[in-house]
Amino acid sequence: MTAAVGQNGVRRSPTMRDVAEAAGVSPTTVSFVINDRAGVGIPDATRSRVWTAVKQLDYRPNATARHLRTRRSQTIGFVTNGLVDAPFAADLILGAQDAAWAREHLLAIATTDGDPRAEEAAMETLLSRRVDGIIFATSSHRVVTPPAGLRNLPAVLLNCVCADRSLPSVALDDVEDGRRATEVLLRKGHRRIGLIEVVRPGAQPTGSGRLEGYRQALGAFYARFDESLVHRGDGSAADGYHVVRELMRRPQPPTAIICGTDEIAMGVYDALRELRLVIPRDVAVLAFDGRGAIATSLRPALSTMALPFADMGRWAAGYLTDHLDHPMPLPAVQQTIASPFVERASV
Amino acid sequence: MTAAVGQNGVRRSPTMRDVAEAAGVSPTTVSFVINDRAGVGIPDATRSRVWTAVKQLDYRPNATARHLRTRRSQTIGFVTNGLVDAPFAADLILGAQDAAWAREHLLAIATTDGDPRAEEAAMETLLSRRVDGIIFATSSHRVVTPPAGLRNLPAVLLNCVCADRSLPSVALDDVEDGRRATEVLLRKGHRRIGLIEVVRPGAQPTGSGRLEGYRQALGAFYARFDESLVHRGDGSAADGYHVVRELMRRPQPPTAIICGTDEIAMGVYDALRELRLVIPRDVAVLAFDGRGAIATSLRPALSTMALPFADMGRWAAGYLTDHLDHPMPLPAVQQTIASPFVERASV
DNA sequence: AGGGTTTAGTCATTCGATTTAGTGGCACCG
DNA sequence: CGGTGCCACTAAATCGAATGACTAAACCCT
Repeated sequence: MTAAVGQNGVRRSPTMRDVAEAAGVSPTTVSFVINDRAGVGIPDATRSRVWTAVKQLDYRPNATARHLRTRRSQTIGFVTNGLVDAPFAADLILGAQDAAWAREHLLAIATTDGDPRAEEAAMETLLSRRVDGIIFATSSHRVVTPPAGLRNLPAVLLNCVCADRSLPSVALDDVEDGRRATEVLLRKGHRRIGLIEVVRPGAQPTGSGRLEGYRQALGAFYARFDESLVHRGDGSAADGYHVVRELMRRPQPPTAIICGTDEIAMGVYDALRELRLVIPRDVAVLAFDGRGAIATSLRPALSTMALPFADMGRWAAGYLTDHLDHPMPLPAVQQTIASPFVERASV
Repeated sequence: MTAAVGQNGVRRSPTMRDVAEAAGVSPTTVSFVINDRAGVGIPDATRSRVWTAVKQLDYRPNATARHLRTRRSQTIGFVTNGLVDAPFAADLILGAQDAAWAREHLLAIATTDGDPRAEEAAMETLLSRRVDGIIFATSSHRVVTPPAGLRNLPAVLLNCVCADRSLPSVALDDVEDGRRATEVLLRKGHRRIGLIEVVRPGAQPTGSGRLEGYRQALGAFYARFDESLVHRGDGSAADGYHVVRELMRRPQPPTAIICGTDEIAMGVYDALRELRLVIPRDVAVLAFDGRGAIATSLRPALSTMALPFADMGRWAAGYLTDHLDHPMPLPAVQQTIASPFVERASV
């Protein structure tokens, strides 16, 4: 409890030297004891003298000084463009944070709103802080040209890949997701399945990847692919609503619908309700979603493919911390994580 | 581009000394130029020599060394229990991150799942890193007994207050929110207004605060307070659904309903639809919500009181950075931020 | 020319740890 | 009895920047 007092009388946090004096040993010994350094024999009597002094002074090693000496900041940078637009993007951060914290690393987050100049500034700040590695994340799955600085230190791409696949990355397995979502419905006997996907500039892989998986699944079940059942929109509820009204007016309407987002599903539910169609009896609905909030609040509860954003974040931080000592071109693993199917009541 | 080379041939990032040699000046001068130190006269010729060397060597000051010397880590700690349960809690972080970043501070996030031992460990880690200040946040508005460590350095409570109000804090203005939500409906002529609030152990202030505001508003408009129109539940859609079915069966059903969460509103919409009641013609609906995702996806779009979590986070980080140099008991401002009304189509 | 002031810097110390190289003392061995 | 090895430590250098104390040279004024 007794903090050391400087010559000006100001309370100063105790240093290793203070502990050393209190324990009657040298600072070196204190360092050895505190870090439990292997290969140096220090008798238990001395160790406990040191620990007693540590407790008594309420000593806490100064991480900054340690980082300077060891050239390790125990910090990993997290650069990302716009979290604003994507609600689930927060899960990428939370997952990475979780894994980093478990490995005694801090996550230094830098948000850049996508502007290259801001991105440059963010990299500058992180490099200045001598982060041990960097996670570069995007709010939607896409191909990016990451800042050049990433090649000089351990780095992982999160929710994106680079054109030449030269950096390790972790992303959604869109094709697999699309296939598995479709298979869930095919197994229940559905053969005419609507697909309402998000196609925004810059968000290509997800929409088209899932479509590809959708076709593969249909093929595997010898079901006909009908282009007119596929709609590409902006991912909004309004979009889902209008598409379904149009879709169900057809001579041969679909018996199931896959929604690219849970917002789309909300619109789909509204449209089906207005048409007096009962979910899942008349039409089954399946959606991709980030968090369960919407899915569990709909009636009947919405079955979803749960996008594994938190797991992706965890993977990125885990891979990075595991390879901080690896010689520089890191193995460019291209990891994908498929979305688990969460069965509720809409299928 | 030419990085300095150590005696073992390993590429080492350049230091101030390297820059000094390249520019033909002393490290001190480099420091003066880089920090644009006031009061020392250095001619432009020398300055540009230094900057040229900086660019040429791709020099970047080592923040760790600087922090050690200046005893400032330019980092603020963010301690929080469970982000897991509360989706909007992420906005508290994002807001704080935003403000901290703008002021050249890093946010060191420590998640603690509420366990006091984990909380202690989190504090330990942050203090070890010599954070300049700490934000202590909870996922729901409540009264807390914060870790003792908070009294020794600048700290702000976020989304909570301490019993004796001795620490600065920023939180929701529940009473005001409740009053204003009710007034919105009263002004539209509603006099029988249902209130479905969340009452969970530990989340007292919000539910009961809004109820208090609700009563005040009714009083101000000379409307009768009817206890039977108030329901306390768990905040789920199912809760909203069942309450409304029961409520509308009454001889004198409410003409408007206030929902504590947007999930409740989803259940309310479903129940009203089943009862063939049209929103807002037959019944108006108003909810409190974190993000707009659900509100804009409902039909008709849900009018809400938008909970200002990001702003609260921003305020906390802003207040903290503005008071880092303040002598220690910080002015214990108890800031509240009211939720703005976002008019959509349900009222 | 001499004294004072300004200009344009430099030197050496400091922040608080880690780490390399080394040292005094003791036991043991031949 | 001298040498060797081990034990239990310590001294001093180092990480990279910031900074208080100084100083050499130039300039100004009388």
